[in-house]
Amino acid sequence: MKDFLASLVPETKIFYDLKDCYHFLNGNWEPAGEVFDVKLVAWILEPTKRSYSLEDLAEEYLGLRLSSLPPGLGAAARALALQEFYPLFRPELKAKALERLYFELELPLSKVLYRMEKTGIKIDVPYLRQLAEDLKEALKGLEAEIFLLAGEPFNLRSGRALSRILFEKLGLPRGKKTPKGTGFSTDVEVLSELASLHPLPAKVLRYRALYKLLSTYVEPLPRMINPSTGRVHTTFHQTGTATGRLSSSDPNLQNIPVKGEEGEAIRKAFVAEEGWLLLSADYSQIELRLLAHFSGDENLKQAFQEGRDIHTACASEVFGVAPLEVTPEMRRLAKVINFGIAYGMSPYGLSKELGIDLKQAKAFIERYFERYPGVRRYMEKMVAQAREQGFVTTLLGRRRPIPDIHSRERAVREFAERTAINTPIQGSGADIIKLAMLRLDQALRKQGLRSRLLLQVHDELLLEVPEEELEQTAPLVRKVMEEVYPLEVPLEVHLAWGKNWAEAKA
DNA sequence: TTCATCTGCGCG
DNA sequence: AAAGCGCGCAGATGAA
Ligand SMILES: Nc1ccn([C@H]2C[C@H](O)[C@@H](COP(=O)(O)OP(=O)(O)OP(=O)(O)O)O2)c(=O)n1
Ligand SMILES: [Mg+2]
Ligand SMILES: [Mg+2]
Repeated sequence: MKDFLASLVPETKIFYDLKDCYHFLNGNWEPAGEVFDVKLVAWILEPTKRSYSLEDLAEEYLGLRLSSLPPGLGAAARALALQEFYPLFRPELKAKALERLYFELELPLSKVLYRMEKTGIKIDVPYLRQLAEDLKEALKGLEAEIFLLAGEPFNLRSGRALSRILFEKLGLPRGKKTPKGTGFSTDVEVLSELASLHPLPAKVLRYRALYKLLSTYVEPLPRMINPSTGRVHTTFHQTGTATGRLSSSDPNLQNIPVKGEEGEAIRKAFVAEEGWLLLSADYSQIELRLLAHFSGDENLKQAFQEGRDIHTACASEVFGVAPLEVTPEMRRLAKVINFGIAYGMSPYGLSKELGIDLKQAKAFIERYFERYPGVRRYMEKMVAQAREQGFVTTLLGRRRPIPDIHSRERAVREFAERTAINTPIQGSGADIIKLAMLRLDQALRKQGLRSRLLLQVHDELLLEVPEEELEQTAPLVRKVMEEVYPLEVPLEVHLAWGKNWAEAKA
């Protein structure tokens, strides 16, 4: 602490979590001069830490135990400690060439995220209450059927209790162990296998799916409404991931169901204000385009220059139907295959995913790499880069350390290799949409529009738009997102709108 | 009650 | 032995 005064740079304001500060001060305040957000910078410098709490950062970087100070000194000590990070972090930002990422992207983005959180999104509560009743009704019926098939009632949300019924009472074959090896797994993969031997597993799967929707979405969402705004306000975490993506919590609005009728039913509960519309803008095949850009694969590049849809083509091939006959479920599986193979899925994993044998899966993967030879070269290049430099980087220079790339434990090392392959792509996707959010925020303001950003779902932006602004906002959103950072291949955005999030998807 | 860990599963 | 990556949440379980 002795050179505390020397470290105080007059033109620089030092904060810990500026987005939170905006909330405290209600947004009508703007710091002047150079702004240094210790939490945000710590994450940019090293995005793989467990915690970015001031306590943990102070202990690691300053050797200070803030928590063991006498009570009452806490706030003052925190404020003083904060200053100490500047002389440590500021040079490192420059040394790692992360100044522009911080000053021109992440820092201004924090204000945009603040506004999105403050705005919130409207929920149709009576609709959800009805949906809850319907789900409970269906669950009750399923529960009765399950107990009848089991010959006794049991806690069917307990894996252990379910194990006893399936593997001991009914004598069905045990499959794999649970990840920590403490018991036998009853996950969807195992139960699907068992479904051909006994009617019970399928009922349990159906029960689990409906219970998940009820307990995770339909019941909690109305309780999360802020009474003073009548809307749900998520928190976007800007320092929450190792790749550069955002995360969302309390509630998480980045994992709202989308599959099947039930998913659609839940999305109908996210509605626009009267006189407004929800406008969704989702990048088309975003990470495949980034893969084309980074790998330079001629086939992949040409496909995108010709406006083709790789997911649909893959689905058409796998299911042996014409592209026009590809359903949303088929295309969804194709995504898993396309990204799975690109990110290191083994023949074993692919065989499980497609329900084919190992040999066929192996052949499928070989065909994939024959078709897109640049993809394999990209994978090898990222692994080599991680080995040589100890980290990998994204489009805008964001970097993730990959220390385990040198592990002598094969499983650990191979996990690190797949991480090295995935992070530049996933992280660049994050770079692109974050930049688009900034530009869009500016553009909406400049054009004097009331249209506003509500949510970011990794490669999708959800806006709320006054009906009369749709004509102007929709093309603006498309232009900003598609042109935000030109690549070797064009970026395309799928736009959809409606009174609710289900309509704004079609 | 609260907390951590495990399992499972929703989304991108 | 393990065999796409990235998240957050709910319930069960066991301990404080
Ligand atoms: N199983 C999945 C699904 C998605 N993603 C990543 C890669 C996708 O590019 C990105 C965005 O997901 P989308 O569902 O929007 O998929 P795409 O953008 O690829 O396709 P679409 O044209 O349907 O938007 O998330 C992934 O890694 N694994
Ligand atoms: Mg997309
Ligand atoms: Mg998407």
